[in-house]
Amino acid sequence: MPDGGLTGIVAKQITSIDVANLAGVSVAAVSRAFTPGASIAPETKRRVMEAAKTLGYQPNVIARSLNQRRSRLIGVLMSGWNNFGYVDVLRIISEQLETQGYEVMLKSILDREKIVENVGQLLQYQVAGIAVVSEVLPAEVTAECARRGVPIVLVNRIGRGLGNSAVSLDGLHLGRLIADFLIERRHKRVAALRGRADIDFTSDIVQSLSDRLAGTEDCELVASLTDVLGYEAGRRSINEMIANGVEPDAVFCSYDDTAIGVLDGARLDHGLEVPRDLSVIGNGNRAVASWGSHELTTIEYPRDEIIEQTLRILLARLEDPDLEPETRLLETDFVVRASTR
Amino acid sequence: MPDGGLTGIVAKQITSIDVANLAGVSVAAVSRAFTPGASIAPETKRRVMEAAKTLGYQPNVIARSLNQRRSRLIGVLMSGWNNFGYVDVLRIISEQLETQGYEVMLKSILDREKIVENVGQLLQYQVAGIAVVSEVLPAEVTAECARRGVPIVLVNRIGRGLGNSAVSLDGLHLGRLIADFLIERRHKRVAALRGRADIDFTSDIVQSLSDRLAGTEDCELVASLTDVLGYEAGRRSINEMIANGVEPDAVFCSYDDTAIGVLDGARLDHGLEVPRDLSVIGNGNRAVASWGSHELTTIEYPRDEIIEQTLRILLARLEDPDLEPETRLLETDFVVRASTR
DNA sequence: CTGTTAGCGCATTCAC
DNA sequence: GTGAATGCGCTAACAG
Repeated sequence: MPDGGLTGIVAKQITSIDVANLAGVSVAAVSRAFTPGASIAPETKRRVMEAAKTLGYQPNVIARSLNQRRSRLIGVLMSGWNNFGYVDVLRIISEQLETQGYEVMLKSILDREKIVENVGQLLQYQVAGIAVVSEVLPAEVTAECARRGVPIVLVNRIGRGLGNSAVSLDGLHLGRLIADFLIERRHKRVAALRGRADIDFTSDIVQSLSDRLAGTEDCELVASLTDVLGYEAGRRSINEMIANGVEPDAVFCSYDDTAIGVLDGARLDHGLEVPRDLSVIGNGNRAVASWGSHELTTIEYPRDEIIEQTLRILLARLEDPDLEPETRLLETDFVVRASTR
Repeated sequence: MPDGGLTGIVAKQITSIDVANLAGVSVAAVSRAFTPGASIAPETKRRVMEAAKTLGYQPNVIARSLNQRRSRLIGVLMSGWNNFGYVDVLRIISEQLETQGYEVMLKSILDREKIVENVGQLLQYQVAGIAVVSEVLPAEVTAECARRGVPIVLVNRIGRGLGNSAVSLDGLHLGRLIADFLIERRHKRVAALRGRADIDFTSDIVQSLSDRLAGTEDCELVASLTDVLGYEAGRRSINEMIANGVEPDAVFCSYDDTAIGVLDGARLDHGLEVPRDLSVIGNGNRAVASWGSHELTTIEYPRDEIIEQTLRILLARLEDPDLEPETRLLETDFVVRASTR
């Protein structure tokens, strides 16, 4: 072997000292060359940069973070992986943060019991801030982060009374919108299907939908089911309702996939005609909702606005940790297609 | 204001010195208490942990990384966000790495021109390894990482001759499988639709499919189109083929959504009957493929095996950076449903 | 088993 | 505008 014992010897880390030596300056000069706006002569900077280039030097961000006692890491806690809309939020947030010079440390929320631990690990890495996608944080965690001056923003959840910032949809407003839409089109028997019962947004929808319908003469909420999430669950659910004689003439689903399951269940399993016999409303306006075989009426998810507000709130608190928590509830609207009369 | 000038004062960082003082031990003892397997008396450890708990101490991983000259950060470069299968890969890889004590630094590949820069930023954070989902890296980048002893694994891409490890599907094998499937069912005119032309996996499929069909008497590849990705593109594509008189009796699509677009185009726009007039094959076995209104025959994506091999290759090289790069091509198979005869 | 010491790579004083 | 010195919080090596 030509390279004998050298096999696997990893190149020694190149530090600012190496660059300083080659450029014939001090390490401080190297540091200044890599610090935007630092006080350094153009010629010195040029020589440093040249030396850095020939050596392939990259500043060690870890050392810098330790020294400055702050990092440019943002922790992102992610739930809701089965929702393309939320994954988009993750993607775009990470892309946008990158343009602001931040890096994303991603953590998947496997188990809600472990959130405390998850946040603890993020804090060990001295993250500058935390974004949480579709989950809420225990109050103790929020308090600990506040104590450390690490801002938190919840996305797609509110976390009422927990003391964090949040960006989500206004479920109460949306519930009224759905009620009016159905009443106007002369529906009489409305069913609402959603996933986890503890999600503030969908709870709000069903609550205000229910309230609004209670004020009418002849339109009622005939079913309000939870733990119905996804295509199979939706298809099973409409089958069970029909079998049990519930027979709704309109179904609102908290998720487009569920709604398409209801659509297929009604059509394929019972020969119902949509929307003549049954109107179906989804939520999220995922790509599938627009496909020719579904043509689902659904609720728009204002993704870009959600992201914009999230970043605004987060970045502002990264600048000034003293800002109070802020909750922003966005209004959205229908995308009407062929699944409703 | 009761708290006067103290508003916004952030709690001072709690360090191992604070804990050592409270517990009446040295900082080294604190370090040992938090180092699994370190040589420390149980009683000492107990006192340290107690002090740490009352102070709310968390070790500063940044300082540890600097000291040890290695981090437990893994960079994940992500492309293919529009593919649920690949997003699952991201999710599970991050979850699994976490159980191994690693953290994921996520970077989205916005622009392939910027990959060099992206990897550079990861290296500044002293990542221990890099996983790349559905993209290839320039040879220079691979070389630089090799020089530093930072292992790279490509997922869903091969990157032939670039010197990295990779886990992907065996496209050549799959092309033969598809050819045999179609020949056996007496198809005569096959079309293949895929997205980006430079993806090694789908190129391999079409290549070997084409080769195999060329060896038959009466079955030919009548069209091989690129840049056809997604529902709309698939629907448009089948319309154009029919308008141009190509009239395939079987279409393979590199992506399930594309295939469903073809399905809807054939049925809704041309009144064709599937599979009598046209067989459609997708790829990925996404959830939509199984839905009642589509019933798409497709290629299984062996997600768990992909992830398993990726982690095996990556973790082994994290332990021993001297290991040679390894490429693993997995074989997969059909999920036959109602869209093929 | 434990404490003392040194140093990881950098940014920031402070003199000059 | 520049260099020397200091310390961020921690772990590793050593001596006890």
